[in-house]
Amino acid sequence: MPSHHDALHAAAAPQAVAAALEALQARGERVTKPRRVVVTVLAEHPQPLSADEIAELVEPSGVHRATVYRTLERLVAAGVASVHTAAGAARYHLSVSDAAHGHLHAVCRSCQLIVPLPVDALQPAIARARTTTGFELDPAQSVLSGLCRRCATAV
Amino acid sequence: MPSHHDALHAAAAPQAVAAALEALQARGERVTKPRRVVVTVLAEHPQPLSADEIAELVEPSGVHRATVYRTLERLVAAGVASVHTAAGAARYHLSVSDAAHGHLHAVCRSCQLIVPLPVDALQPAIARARTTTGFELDPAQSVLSGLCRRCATAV
DNA sequence: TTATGTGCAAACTGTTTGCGCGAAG
DNA sequence: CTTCGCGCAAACAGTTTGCACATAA
Repeated sequence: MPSHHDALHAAAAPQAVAAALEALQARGERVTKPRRVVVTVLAEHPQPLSADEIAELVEPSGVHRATVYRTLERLVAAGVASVHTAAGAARYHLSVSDAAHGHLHAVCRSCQLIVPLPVDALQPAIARARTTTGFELDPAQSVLSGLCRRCATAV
Repeated sequence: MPSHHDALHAAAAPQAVAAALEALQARGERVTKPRRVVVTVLAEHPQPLSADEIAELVEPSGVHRATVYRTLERLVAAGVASVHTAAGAARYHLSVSDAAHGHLHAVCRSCQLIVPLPVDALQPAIARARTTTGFELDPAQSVLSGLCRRCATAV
């Protein structure tokens, strides 16, 4: 059941798909049908998806589960996708590092709700980490944790 | 092979152990020998340990693997311990906010190195998240990700 | 043509659970 | 005494891997 919401993302997706595949190619990787399918699914779903959910979404195209895992691994290595490992299965999303739509998420440790945060919220932490330890933080790959508004007040 | 380093932590541990066990008791949980053993191990190792590593460390005391998992689960629920799920197996540590070993960590996405960061580095992000989304970030439960100095410069 | 990716099935790691005994409160 | 936790062994979910075939470059 494709929703109005999905349609919006589907419309914005093509450039993201092309960019991701180009990044792979730039790394010397091949652009195959399964990879196109997986990247397209990611582009159409901005919220983090589990490998299992992706596998189901690409199943009609005959793409195998193991291939989904292998593709996600390459995408993350290429910096094209990010992975969150907060609760249960790992979740993936494209890491369009466009400042405007950059991804920074927080996961509620009580109800697992995923909440998007303003990307620049991490800016001071990034600067601080760089000067004190030389560590280069990447907001798109970081998962903040705590309690969402509902769970925090429900105590 | 107990190192000089370990001895230092072992010396500081007792209060942490007592505090953790009291917190459990306050929650109506029982204080058992296995729980004392697990908490002690955590107190003696400020760096995040995997359930597997803990299981090996408590094995001489005859504490079973499954009990380690169950105990860690309770400790986290009680807010006494924190869990990081960045790479591979989950890693646990007591969430005492001892400023010296500040419990904010970053994981290198390339070499998996775990680097401690100054706890207050996240302060601005915490304030920002609270005002914009009502989310209550917990530094001890958050894992930042990116590239460590070595991997960042090795590109 | 040849290196790389894929489907498949099976292994593997990390974690959870049902059960009957044992111990904490 | 009674409720909760434990050890044990078996199940389970998520992920990885070896192999033979297919396909992008």
